[in-house]
Amino acid sequence: MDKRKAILEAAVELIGAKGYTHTSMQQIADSVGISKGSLYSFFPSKEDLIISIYEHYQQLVFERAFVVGLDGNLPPYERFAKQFQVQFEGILEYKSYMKMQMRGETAQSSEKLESMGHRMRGRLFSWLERNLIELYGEKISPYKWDLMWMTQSIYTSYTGLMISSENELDPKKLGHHIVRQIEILANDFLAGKSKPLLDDDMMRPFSVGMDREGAFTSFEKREKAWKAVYEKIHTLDNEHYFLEVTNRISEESRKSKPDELVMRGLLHLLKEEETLRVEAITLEEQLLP
Amino acid sequence: MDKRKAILEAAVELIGAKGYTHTSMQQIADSVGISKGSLYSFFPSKEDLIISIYEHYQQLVFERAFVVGLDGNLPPYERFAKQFQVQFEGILEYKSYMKMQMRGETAQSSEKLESMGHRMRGRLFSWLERNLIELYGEKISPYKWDLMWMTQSIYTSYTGLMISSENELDPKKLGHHIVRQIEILANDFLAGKSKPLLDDDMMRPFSVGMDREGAFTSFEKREKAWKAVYEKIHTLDNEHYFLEVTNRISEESRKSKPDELVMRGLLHLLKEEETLRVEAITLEEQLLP
DNA sequence: AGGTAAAATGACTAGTGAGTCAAGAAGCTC
DNA sequence: GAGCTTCTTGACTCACTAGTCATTTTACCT
Repeated sequence: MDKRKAILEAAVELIGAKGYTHTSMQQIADSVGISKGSLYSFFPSKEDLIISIYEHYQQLVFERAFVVGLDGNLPPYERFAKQFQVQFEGILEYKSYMKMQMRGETAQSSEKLESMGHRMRGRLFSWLERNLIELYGEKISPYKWDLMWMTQSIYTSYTGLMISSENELDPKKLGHHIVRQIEILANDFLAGKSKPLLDDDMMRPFSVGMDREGAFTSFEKREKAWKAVYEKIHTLDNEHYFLEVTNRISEESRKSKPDELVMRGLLHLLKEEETLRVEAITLEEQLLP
Repeated sequence: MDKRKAILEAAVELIGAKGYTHTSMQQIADSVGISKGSLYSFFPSKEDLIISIYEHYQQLVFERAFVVGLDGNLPPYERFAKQFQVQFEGILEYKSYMKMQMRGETAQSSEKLESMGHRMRGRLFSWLERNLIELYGEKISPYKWDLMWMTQSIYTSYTGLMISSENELDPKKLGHHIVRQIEILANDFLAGKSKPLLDDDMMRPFSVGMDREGAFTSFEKREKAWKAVYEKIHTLDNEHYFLEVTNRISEESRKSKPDELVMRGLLHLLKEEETLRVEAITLEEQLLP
């Protein structure tokens, strides 16, 4: 399980630097210090490897922002900015993954990867939508696509700047900056000075994605369940062991088709601990409906 | 010369759809209806082909916007919007080229292509800079990088939307939309309500590009010379012939190392026509310093 | 029609890289 | 340490493609 991670990291590094097509499985194997055959015992194909990379890193970068969104203590504006900040911090942490992501070049139109990108975009948009509505209420709806589109483009381009420039941008400042720009643009729309260009019809490819990922209230509940488990674990004696188990559950759950039996087994390990039982059951309900 | 163009178009189509690495020279040849050997008599290598594609299309899409910038009749705000509009029109016209461009995946770090992209980015930024200063004067300087960066990202992302969505966005509306958004953001900076994040130091990679492409006044002069020639040609009887000659000059001049003798010869053909002589000489001064 | 120059062809070479698998190494059990 | 299983290896196959070049086809001229 450790070597698997080492492979993912080496692959991200190489692919981020040279691109998918110009990185051979041999080079990845060499970089980890194992043989090609061994590599293929972890990942049945190059495509599977890249899919696993996305599965592994996507959440790592983005999910933390969603969790911050649930903190509830901060006022909406601050929370929105904090979420961007956390996301940018994640981006700095996983620079080479982001580099790889931004190259965008992958295997020849993999069904799986496409739907993953789709899901991811949908998630980003539904997150933005929620924040916009929290900030401005339903009256922002007619302008939401334009705002979301511009926000997404500004966000993405600053991400690009961040990972290419050695000169590090401060995530906190950047978070506030972006939210400030959104506010200006939103106010202009609300004042009726700009007309929206985009509508539901035109943005259907993106809203489909938003439905597909599941109503995002359910996503929110899942996040809460995760959070509850992690927080309770921190209060326990053998924190390390339970963290390991929970991380393993998390990993399994992120797979495109998680093994239900493995999940049940792992969750059982959590439920064994009396103090964790309630949280574990809640999590189980979210993960195995 | 016609077949060369056919190859470029077929290649753009295929590469735009499937990517550079997943498009073989054989497929391009088949698509044009010629043999691979023939293909290689036009382009000595795959890399040369892709470079030629960029050389062929880049100006086609962007230079028209620069020319509009010289029209002088429109007030700054309108002109800026019109320039975006013209650019978006170009993008619609050369959709598959833009698709190819946006994929960004090319031969393994070609020296030539990289410097071309660099030049292109620099040109975009210097164009934006000029327009911002025309609109707001020198007082916009401290905020120019943030504005340019956000503008560029919004512009690029709408471009992406345009080429992927069948549902066509109206270039005119889009042009006005973008300029309006720039205005809002600029006014917020000027009112001192937002602080800039980016500075010359951080953006050096981009400003270097701006210097390299040549002081942009000289670029402007060249554009003017072109325009004068084209306009005079429209008043002539055998318009068609002179257009062909001028287009050939334009083509040659866009090559990375234009053949000076060919240029002189072609320009001579223009100078033969008494009414065109002045314009042709001005153009020659710009093209062959 | 015959002859020559130019253009087009596609079989061929050489290199690369994904994926396989028989053989060997390492670990484990009694 | 013998006998077993599991992991690891790297040489090998197979498919693909950039680029070449001897041969054929076409075009043009007399």
